[in-house]
Amino acid sequence: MASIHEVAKQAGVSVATVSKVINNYSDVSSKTRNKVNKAIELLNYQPNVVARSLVKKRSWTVGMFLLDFFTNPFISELLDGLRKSLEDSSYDLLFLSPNLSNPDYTFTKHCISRNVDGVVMFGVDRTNQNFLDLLQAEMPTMMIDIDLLGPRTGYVTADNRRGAYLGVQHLVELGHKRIAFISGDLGCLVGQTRFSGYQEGLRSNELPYYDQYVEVEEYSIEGGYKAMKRLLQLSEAPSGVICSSDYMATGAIEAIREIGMRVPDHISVVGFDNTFYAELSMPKLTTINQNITLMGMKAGEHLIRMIENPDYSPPTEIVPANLVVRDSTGQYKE
Amino acid sequence: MASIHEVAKQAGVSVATVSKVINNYSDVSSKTRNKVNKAIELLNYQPNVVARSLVKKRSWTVGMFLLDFFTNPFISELLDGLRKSLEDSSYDLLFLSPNLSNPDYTFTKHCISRNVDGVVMFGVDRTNQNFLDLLQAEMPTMMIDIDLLGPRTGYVTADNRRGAYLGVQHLVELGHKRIAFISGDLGCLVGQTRFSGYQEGLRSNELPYYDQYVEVEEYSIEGGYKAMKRLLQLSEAPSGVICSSDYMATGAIEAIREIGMRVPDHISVVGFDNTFYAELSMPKLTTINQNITLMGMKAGEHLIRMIENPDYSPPTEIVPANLVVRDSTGQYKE
DNA sequence: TTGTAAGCGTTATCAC
DNA sequence: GTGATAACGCTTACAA
Repeated sequence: MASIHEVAKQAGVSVATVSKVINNYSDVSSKTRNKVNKAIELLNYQPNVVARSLVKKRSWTVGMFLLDFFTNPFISELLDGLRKSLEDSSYDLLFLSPNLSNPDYTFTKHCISRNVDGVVMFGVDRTNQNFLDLLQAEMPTMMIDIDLLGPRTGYVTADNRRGAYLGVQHLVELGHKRIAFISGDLGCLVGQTRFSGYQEGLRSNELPYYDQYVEVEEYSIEGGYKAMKRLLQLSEAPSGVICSSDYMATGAIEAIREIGMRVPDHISVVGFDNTFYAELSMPKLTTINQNITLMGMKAGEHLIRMIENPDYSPPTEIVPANLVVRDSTGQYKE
Repeated sequence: MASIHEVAKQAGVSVATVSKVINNYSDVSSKTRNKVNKAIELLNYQPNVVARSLVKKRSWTVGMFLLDFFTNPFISELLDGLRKSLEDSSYDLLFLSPNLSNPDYTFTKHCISRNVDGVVMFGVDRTNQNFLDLLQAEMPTMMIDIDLLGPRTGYVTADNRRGAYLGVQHLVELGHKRIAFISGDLGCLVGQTRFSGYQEGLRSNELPYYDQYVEVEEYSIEGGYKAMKRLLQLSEAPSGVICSSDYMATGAIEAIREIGMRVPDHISVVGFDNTFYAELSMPKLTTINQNITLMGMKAGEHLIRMIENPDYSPPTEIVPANLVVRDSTGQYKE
């Protein structure tokens, strides 16, 4: 590929002038500009981003560490949103492969050596040393669902409190009174806020809170299945249950079916996330929509703002959640 | 972050020597090596990949253009495989954001300006100009499901012929005789080979081929639904149907249910792909396993081989397919 | 075994 | 308006 030197030679000007044309400087005559543009066209020239990065100390690249799988629906939706925002700003997205065999490896070093302009992070707990390093290095970072703030660190999360609240409200309106909650890890932001939303929902409907109606499990089909199994053994089993992910809801439904009951005829199940999978499941899941794609977009937008404007103070964005009613919930029948 | 100069100063040697230590040259005394390593440790130094790229003309980066969504299960599984192979070789994966607003934009230019070492491509048809440019530019490229070969271009695909064949065989063994095929675009490699596998399956079981048992549609739920609708209107509707994706199978099942029939009691449905979704669907799908993750891994492995060894001739890798029997197919009953 | 210096393709400063 | 030239952080002849 032609370099700036060849363009300069072809156009009969200096490299400095070519650079000015490329970067739209005003102090270049339209005559020279034309000559240069013609040469660029002719040589099919494209500036070398690597060389540019070296001098500008910017790479127009956002980094990401994927500690989970692309097949995780939450992640793939998030990425679709993130990608959208990056495309709009012409940033490329770099998936950094962690070199775990090297004991000295750190995320921060990797980011710096790659010269990424910013990072999007999620799926690790907030005490992870890699996060704290990044925060300290003042690398522009947007966290997803991790309430960590720093001079160059912001986060986006969903309105999980309200989401859970809406789930309870929905079940109450359908006549349910024994409403259980299958939670993920209560130590994390997401777990905590959903739990408090659940409690608030009960309270505002003057329903009593029972410890045995709360089960903590992994955010998986298996987790939902195990939790529901336990709930079904209660002397007074719940007639409605809020799960903390769509996968959990699927597991719960499986457990319910296994003992010969039907969803939603005997028990109503509410999912969480509204991943694309909620609509493919049978029955289609009533679920709390987190707007995951929007979360990803917002993360990207804020990150780019932070990168391009050092004065932009790291935001806390809480994306609204709403309830999507489908077929896994129904009227309470005794 | 410290540069190589600061390390050199700290260690009391020249930058050339530091470079030699970093790159494991043998002609450096262990004494100097120690000094340098100590300085590296002390300053928490990490070589700048950007600067290195500039001189080496290599970036340890593989590029990708995503023309579809991360939420597409086929794609996310492919990416999980690709990522695995890149991690093993410490390459990072760059998602290139196509700048469609710029009329001069081309994939090739983007790759070159970013100095990516190679590219993985899929999801576009083989006449796409971007592909041909890349091929001509002799950029190491692995195609997925696109049979395009060049001096630096290879591809990986699944054994779709055998896959479709196995699907027919399975239905025949269950006693089915009226077996339909819901195909994707017959102009593409994948569509063609599956179709020929279907025909071969019929032939080797001495079953007649009927044009009206073949429907062409998009690889979506909607597509499967529409195709199945048409098949159900036939005077002699099929008792078994091979779909060209798991999503199509879901759509077909929906259409079957809609007229009050059940899967697999009345009609057996075979999916294609064996994405993670096949197991979540109800009923769980009998499907042809493409080993998508393996395809992704193989693409990555071959690409890296091509990059690191100019003599490695671009491969054609056909990943074996097999049948996974679950609950959407059953014995034929009149 | 070590160091000097040119060069990778840009941008930016400062003369002209 | 335009052009030399140093600099970005590294690798690599080649000289010492």
